[in-house]
Amino acid sequence: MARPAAKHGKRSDAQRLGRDDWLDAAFDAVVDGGFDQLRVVALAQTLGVTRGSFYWHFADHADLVKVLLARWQQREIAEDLRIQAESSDDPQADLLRLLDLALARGGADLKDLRFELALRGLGRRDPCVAQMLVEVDAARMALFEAKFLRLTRDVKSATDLAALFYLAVTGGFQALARPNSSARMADYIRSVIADHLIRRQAVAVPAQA
Amino acid sequence: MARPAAKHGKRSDAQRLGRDDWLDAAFDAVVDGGFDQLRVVALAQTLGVTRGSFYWHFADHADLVKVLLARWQQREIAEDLRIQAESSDDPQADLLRLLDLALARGGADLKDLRFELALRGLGRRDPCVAQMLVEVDAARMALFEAKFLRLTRDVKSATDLAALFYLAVTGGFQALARPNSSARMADYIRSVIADHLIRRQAVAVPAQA
DNA sequence: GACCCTCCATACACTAATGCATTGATGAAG
DNA sequence: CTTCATCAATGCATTAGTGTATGGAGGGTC
Repeated sequence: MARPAAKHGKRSDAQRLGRDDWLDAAFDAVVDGGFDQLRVVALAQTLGVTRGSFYWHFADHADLVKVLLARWQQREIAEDLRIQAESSDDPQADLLRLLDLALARGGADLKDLRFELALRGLGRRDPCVAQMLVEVDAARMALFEAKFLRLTRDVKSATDLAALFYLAVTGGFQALARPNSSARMADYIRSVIADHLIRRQAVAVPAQA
Repeated sequence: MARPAAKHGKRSDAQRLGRDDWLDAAFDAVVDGGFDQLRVVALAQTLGVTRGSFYWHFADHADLVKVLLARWQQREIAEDLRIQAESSDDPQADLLRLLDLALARGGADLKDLRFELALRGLGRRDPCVAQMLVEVDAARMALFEAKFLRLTRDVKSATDLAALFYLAVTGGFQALARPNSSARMADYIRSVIADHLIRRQAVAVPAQA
């Protein structure tokens, strides 16, 4: 319903679809429906074209998924690098910002968050996807661990806290990705993690002089 | 492949199928594949019968899902009641036992764990399922909160810790439900949660005299 | 204006899966 | 031995979805 569906090739230049249009539509479809509900026909319908277009841009359904995953991974590592660059000299503030970033994924509609959960669902069956997730998780963990290390000055507890932090955030994804998840819930999860896993550590080992 | 598939009604009495056999098969199918991959034909094949049997026991595919969910919920509240009854006078020990129970769900193959994750995936689309999960979560939270309350003697931090505990456990589900998840990983998650969310609290407020 | 490249429409073949109706086999109850 | 409920086999209609072949419209290029 998105476009007027001008019949038979009367599509104006601005309305011509590119590979990215299909990928964006696929992303949205996965967000509310998961990878198992990703249908070529459905995408074509929402884009207002027939499947003929799809099979021009992609080899087949599997190809679409492959490309979609690759794009996600690329953006993910780019995001990691961006965050790494924005490091301040206050690890506690950095961690709080990281927490906000994680819990606000995809904005108010939580698209990125829901996509990632769908992706993890896929990873439970596809070892290849699982491997990708392991790598992404490792990169994030390294990020967290570095921050906690500057906070606690102790390798063991930094590793543990980073792991616990990640566990809690991942658990928070589950809670927030529900339909009807309130903003209050997000605030509460944020405060709980912040109070017990970040601020408390700063007290235990005061910031360096 | 389970049964010899004696052709054409030659099934002996012990091999006759009941409703529960179908439900068990459906459970397994969901465990490795999710609800979207739950196919009547597939179940019939693994059970060694044709679909004709299925439509005797269930109205249709939706009916199967409905019954499967109901059975899960029943068992879940039963489990909750059982745990509640087994309360000792050492809240710290109780919490550690709860933690072990949660992380060992479904034994070594983690069936219950994977089923629950699949269920949460479904709940992201079906508000009815989501509602059921909210109730289950609330019941578990109440359980945790009661234990933490006896540990910390403070309502606010007991609530927070219970929430954080649950978040971490839920996050642990994600990590453990992966293919190739090692037992070492389970041990590590267990130790991290135990050290930072249970034992630490016991130190902060020593057990009552 | 001839040519090519991109994007899309159309039509068809194929597969998978559901839902249902009919019939058949089995064993237990009487 | 009949009757009846239970469970299973078979076949068919239907729907949904994929993949592919073919061709055509539009615009840019020389």
